[in-house]
This record gives sequence, structure tokens and C-alpha cells, in this order.
Amino acid sequence: MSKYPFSAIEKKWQAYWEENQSFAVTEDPSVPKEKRIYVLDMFPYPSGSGLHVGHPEGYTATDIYCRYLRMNGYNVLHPMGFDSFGLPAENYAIKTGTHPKITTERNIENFRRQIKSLGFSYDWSREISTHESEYYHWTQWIFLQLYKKGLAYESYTPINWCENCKTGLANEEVKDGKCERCGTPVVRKAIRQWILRITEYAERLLSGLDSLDWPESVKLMQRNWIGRSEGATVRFRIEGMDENLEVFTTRADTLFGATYMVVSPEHPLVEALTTEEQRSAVERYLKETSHKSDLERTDLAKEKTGVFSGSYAINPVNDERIPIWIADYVLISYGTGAIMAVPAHDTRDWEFAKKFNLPIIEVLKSDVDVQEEAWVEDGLHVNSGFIDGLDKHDAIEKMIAFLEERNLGERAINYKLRDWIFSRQRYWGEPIPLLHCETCGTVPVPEDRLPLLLPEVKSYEPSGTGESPLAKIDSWVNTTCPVCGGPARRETNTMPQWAGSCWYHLRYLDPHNTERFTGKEAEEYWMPVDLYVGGAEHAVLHLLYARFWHMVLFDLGLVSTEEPYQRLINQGMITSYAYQRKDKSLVPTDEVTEIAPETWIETATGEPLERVVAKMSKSLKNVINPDDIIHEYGADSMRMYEMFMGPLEVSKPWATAGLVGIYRFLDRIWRLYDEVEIVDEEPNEELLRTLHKTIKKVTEDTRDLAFNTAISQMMVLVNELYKEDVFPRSVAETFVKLLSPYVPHLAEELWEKLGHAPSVSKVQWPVWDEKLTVDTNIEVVFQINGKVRSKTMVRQGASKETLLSLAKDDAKIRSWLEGKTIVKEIVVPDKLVNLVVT
RNA sequence: GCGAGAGUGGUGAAAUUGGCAUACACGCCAGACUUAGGAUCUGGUACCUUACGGUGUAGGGGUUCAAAUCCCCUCUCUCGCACCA
Repeated sequence: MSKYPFSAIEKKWQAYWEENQSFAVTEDPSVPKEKRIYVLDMFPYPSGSGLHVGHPEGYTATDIYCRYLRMNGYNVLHPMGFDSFGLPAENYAIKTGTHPKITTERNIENFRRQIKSLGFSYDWSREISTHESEYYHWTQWIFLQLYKKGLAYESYTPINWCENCKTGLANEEVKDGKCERCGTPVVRKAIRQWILRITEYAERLLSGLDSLDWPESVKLMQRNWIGRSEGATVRFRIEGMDENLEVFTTRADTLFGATYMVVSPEHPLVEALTTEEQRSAVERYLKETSHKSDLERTDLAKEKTGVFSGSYAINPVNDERIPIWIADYVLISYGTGAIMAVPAHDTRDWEFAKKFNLPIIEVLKSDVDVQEEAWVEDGLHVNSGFIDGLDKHDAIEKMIAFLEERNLGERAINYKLRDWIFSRQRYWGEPIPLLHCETCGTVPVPEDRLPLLLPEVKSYEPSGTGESPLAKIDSWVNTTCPVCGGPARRETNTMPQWAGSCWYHLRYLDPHNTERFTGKEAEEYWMPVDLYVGGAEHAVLHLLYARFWHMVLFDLGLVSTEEPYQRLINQGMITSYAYQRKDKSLVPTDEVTEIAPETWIETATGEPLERVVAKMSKSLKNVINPDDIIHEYGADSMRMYEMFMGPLEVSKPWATAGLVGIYRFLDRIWRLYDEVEIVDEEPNEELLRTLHKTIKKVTEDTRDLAFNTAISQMMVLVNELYKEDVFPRSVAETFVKLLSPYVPHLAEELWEKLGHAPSVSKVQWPVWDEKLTVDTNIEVVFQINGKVRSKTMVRQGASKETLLSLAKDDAKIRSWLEGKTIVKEIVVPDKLVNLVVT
């Protein structure tokens, strides 16, 4: 008895593909536009712990799809590379003194080896790594194009700062008031920053989503993140001052209900608004809020706080004098940093008004007493002068017209999206190619002097004062101004990790170009990316930043498409099992014993445990290492199992027992080809039908990325083949072709065993004959009142009349009909007959 | 709190337009076979019932000849956002 020798087979064919450059691709002009396809995987950050089972999931899916496309005559661009700037390598350098470049490149070696060991059909000649100067040369160059377009600016405004990472963070990198990377609570810190004006693209980033074939959930997340809202700015005169207080509101129609105003503690007018009597109280309040972390400040459960400034504004619609308060529930970063408060119809304002005894005036007809609770539903206007009786829409229109006529305000649109804080005070990133000259101000490094190389440093430790380790290298920092020749200092901030991934899809097109970031012809040949597969964690960050850069490049005439990624799919997470005590705490997998099927106890205490699904984590000891799986069961088993687990988009738990099932399936296939005599006979009718059903199902499901059901159909075919005495050659050959995208090593080996020269990856995908996929005899069910009472075999396509009379003649049906009257007859050909009786 | 998605056997999961619920696989049970292997092959396996039959896709209601699928309500889980005026 033979045993499927996966290890030898996989080594052999990986070497063959490498040697023959089987998957290298060129921009062949004879291939028509619609047969050129760009399939992109999100490239990994090469961490020290190596590939995780989650990575191969998306990579296997795209690999199967690409192999399928090639066999169908497509020219397929399918590259891989590494997102190799980032904090872990730098933190490791701080701990050990090892240069991040050394760690990074060692990790890349390991990642590349692991990825290759899965037999993916990447064009490795296009591999890139973002930390290489040949690559970041062009990241810097693109930054300069943004700078020259006025999209990069310097700012000293307070930003989110992580004490642990010792760097500033973008708003998108803050989750629940904590650093997304390490969980440290984020504090506000005023340091000099480079910021990209992504808000200038807010409208296009929003409207562009409509044209994209992306999951609705991702589009929605981006829409929410951009957060467009339509409303008006309204200017309130401040009593005794020349200044106006400007607010943004989406409900200008409730202006008659504005009983007080609130400015954020950081608002520039706070100082001027504060009267002598209130000064000490205001100062105390400002001090208090400045000590709060973002987390404390945004905690919804907490009581509202605030202080009266002492000043009054004049409500422009009724000249009422209304007090101006200072409170931290108003954010400086949204709108104008000031609001008009309408406590009757806004929960936040209502809470504040109640706490500080401010008047509450109903201006929308409410079903509740607004003194008791806020009414936030719609209602016709009351107590509102010239808009009384109007509904929301008409009232807003009329109010805005009123304001615009008197120059008291105007229609306005606001976005939640903030500009992108682009600098990091760390070492391991692209140096920002700018200089600070005493006479010329900020000067870009001339393009012909790029790349601006990352210098060597003695210590990787960030200063924590807001300066990167680069600031400590005087010889690098001090330079001459390329404009005036005078002394200048280099910018010491580096770019965030997102920079490199903003445009890598363009570098793959022409990775060795030394003259340009990418070749114009190659760009026009391939772009946009037809299918982009990666994790949902990038729904906002990477995918928004990359779209922004791409749009800028499009506006500069440097790329031919406005959007980079036409179609996007998020693969689900691969989770793992974990074992839970009654108190919901989790027990590491190696401290659990399975005492009976589906029954577990904690080994040490005997406490019964429940099996739950959890994320893989080192502490739970439930992390699966792809190297181990490949070693024990082979890459083909690993690939096929990950596809068999369930639909690509949903998260699903890893179960090695399930993997064994796939291994057995591949072993069954191997033995079929190894032990059964392959004959030059035509298959019998039954087998031929299953074969054509299989071709059809595998073709359609592979096209639709529904790999799990394609695999189960292949299993059906194999099960049937095991019942046959002989193995017709035509079936054997067709089946190998169907298998080849899924288990490419095994398929190559079988193809060779069948007497063919390699490689099966280059042969034509099989086609099915629709006639042969239809069963000639079909089981039709007979129902009485919708319940199945009998079944019978009929010829496919039998007429309604035939079916009906068959049903009425059926012995069981006849007994069910006894003493009843048929009131309705429903016949669905090839499916069922339903008789409704009373 | 708001928004989105999901809930089907012991387990992972299937199921065009509403048309036999549970394909395929794991596990389990039985049998066969064996140079005892990670075996392999064949068959069985939703639940209740001796049977006839009944029940069953998170729970409840509705539409329909017919609902996992469509509509309403409730519950649970996952993800995202969270004082954005």
C-alpha cells in the first residue's frame, strides 16, 4: 500500500516552478484588455514570529483564483512583497541593539521561505520591501509631490501621543482612547507635526466609494469615518466684543430653542470671553480638563462638567441674551469648536442644562414634557417665530435663507474626518525629505538627491520629548540649504508605517524602474487592481490612506485610474478553540484533557470546561504554526483545508481533525491514481454525468471564490470513482485539471504520472456539456397540504399533467386523499406536486 | 447608545427565483479486511415514537399551497463607531 508522499512531491514541484519561472508575467500587448487581471494580496509585516495560519487563508484563495484564471487564458499579475518598516523591529533594536534592518531582513527571509513552502504562484521577480532604499526613494518622492501640491503642512496642535510607543498617532490609530498597537491610554501632547490634508479629499473619498465593488460593511465604515454632515454655520454676536462666535449646526431650525452656547476648553476665544469675576473658576476648570486623558474625557457615562465664562452672546433670531459656557463635551476638533445648545431637543445639551439650571425651551412639538426629558424626534415647530408650524426640512431651508440674507450664517458641510497626522518620532521609517533653512524656511530635498537615506544611529531609543532618534545625529541633521547654500537642519520625523503601503500596488507593476515610481505603460496595462484580498482590520486605515494617495497621483496625471482597488474581499479570521471555566476565564489548551467526546476538564483541578471559539493567542497556547502543519500533512492539505473550512469571508475555527479529513481525501486521490488501472475507455453514463456536474460546479464556484463547495463536489466525484471498477483516462485527466489550482503540487505529480510533460498549470481549463449535467431521472415529491407524503422517480422534463396524474395514482397519496376534497393543485415540474385538501 | 452582520445536527458547514432542511467533511456506531496503520473499505448517524406518525433551521408572531430563505417583534453573539452638535 502506498502512502501519499507529499513531502517529496511538494519539494520537487516548488523547485520546478522556481527554476522555470513558471509564474513570471510580462505585459504582453497581444492579450486583450479584458483578459488582463491584477490580483493583489495585502502584503504582510514580516514579524519575528513568522507566518500565522491567517495569512495563508487569503493567499491561498487568491492563488487558486489566479491559477484558475491563467488556465482560462488570462494574463495574471500576482505579486508579493513585505511591509517592512514598523515598530516591532525597532523595539527589538532598542532591547538588543540589533539593527532593525538585520532583524527585518532575517524575518523577510523566513516569511519568503514560508510563503514559498505553500506553493503560491507569485511572480517573485517583482518582490518588493518597503524598507529598501530603491523602494522608499519613491515613497519620499510621492511625499514631495503631496508637499508641492500643498497637501502637507506643519502644525503644533496637540495630537494623540502614546507614552509607550513614544510617538504621535493618527486619529485612526486610536481605539477607545487607547493606542491601537499597544493599548496604552493616549494623552494629548503638543509637538511639531507633519500633517497631510486628507480632508481636502473628503468629498471624493466619500463619493468614490459608490463605484467600488467592496463589501458594504467596509464602505459603510469609511462613510462613517468620513462622516459628512450638512448644516449651517451661524454667527452669534458677543455682547461687548467685536468678535463673533461661530458655530456649526445641522439643526439651524432649532435656533429659537438655543438657550446657551458652549465653547470647547481649547477654543481660541476662551481667554477673551472670560470675565474678571469668572476668571479663577475658568482657570480651575481649564486646568482640570487638561489633565484628563482622552479616555476620561470621552467617557459617556460621566457627568457633564463646565463653567460659565461670564460673557453673553446674542441669539440672531430673537436678540435674546444667552450665556456662553465652557465645557469639555464640546470638541475643539469638530466644526468650529463651539455650539449653540438646544437643550429641549438634544440629550447632551439637556443633561448639561439640567445640571447647571439653564432654561429649556421647546421648539419642536413634543410628545413629552421637555423639562423632564429631551425630545429628539421630529415635530412641527413651535415658539419659533417665522418658522412656526413648519416641518424639519422646510424650517431648515427657511432658516438658512434668513441667515444668509442677513449675513448671519450660511449653508455648510462638515466632516468628521481629520487631517492625517503623518509624522512619527521614531527611527525605523522613511525620513521625511524636507529641510528647515533659516532664510528659505521649509525646503524640499531636491528630487535628484533622493533617496534620502536613513542614517545609522548609535541608539534607537526615542527621546520621548517629541524628537526622533535622528535628531541626535548632528552630522546628519546639519546640512546646507539646496536653495541658498546656507545652513539648514533636516526634518527628523519619519513617516508612519502606512506610507509604504499607500502605493505598493503601483510599484509591483514595474518594480525595478530607477527613473520613475512606476512605468507609465505597465500602469496603464494593469491598473486598477481587479481583486484585492486582505483582513477587515484595514477597512479604514490603510484602505483610506491608499485611496487618498492614489487620488492625488491621479490628479497629478501620474496614474490612469482614480481608485486603486476595484474589488475588495475581506477574508474572515481563523480563530481557534479555547476552553472556558464556569466563571468565563480561559484555560490554556495544554492544561485541558478531553475525557469523552466533546467533554473537557481542566487537568489540574478536574473542573469541567466548555469549549468556545477564541482568537489565537500565545497565552492560550492555541496558535497553529503553518510550518508544523506543512511538515506533518503537507502544503496541499493545508491549502485545501483552509478553503474547505467555510466561506472565505467568515471567520472560522481551526480544527486539526478537519485537516486530517482533507489529508485523507488527498491520500484517497493519490491511491486512486496509484492503484487503480487507468483505461482508455469512455466513462459510463452515471460517471460522465457526475464528471460534468463536477466541472460545472468547480468552475462556477472557483470563479465565485466559493471554494468550500467546489471542494465538496470534488469529494463527491472521488466517492463515486471509488465505486467504479475502472478509471477512465478522460476522467482522470479532467479531474487533475480541476484539482490543480487547489492542490498544485499533487496535481503536477499526477499530471506527470498520466504521461504528460509539465506543467498542468499551463493547460486549458476543462469545459462542461450542460446536457450532461442534467439527470435523466428525477425524484419528484408528492405533498398533501405542503407535507411530503410520497416520492417517485420520473423522467426529467415530465409535463405537469403527467406529474399530477402520477401523484393521484400514487397508493400513499390515494390513502391520504380518502374522504377529502382537493381544493388546489400545485405542480412544479421536476420538483413537486402539492395537493391542498380539506 | 447608534450602525452593520450573524444565529441550521455532537462539530465545521450545505441548501438559484420561497419548492424534499442538513450535501461534503469531522466525530460517533456497526460490519468487512489487515504485514496493527495517522490504517483502509462498506454502511448507518437531527430529535421523539415499537410502529403509523409527529417535531425540528435562536424564540414568538405573520404572509403563502409551500418559509432556513420574505415581513414584524424579542433574545444572543461578533464587528465598527461612540458627547461629531
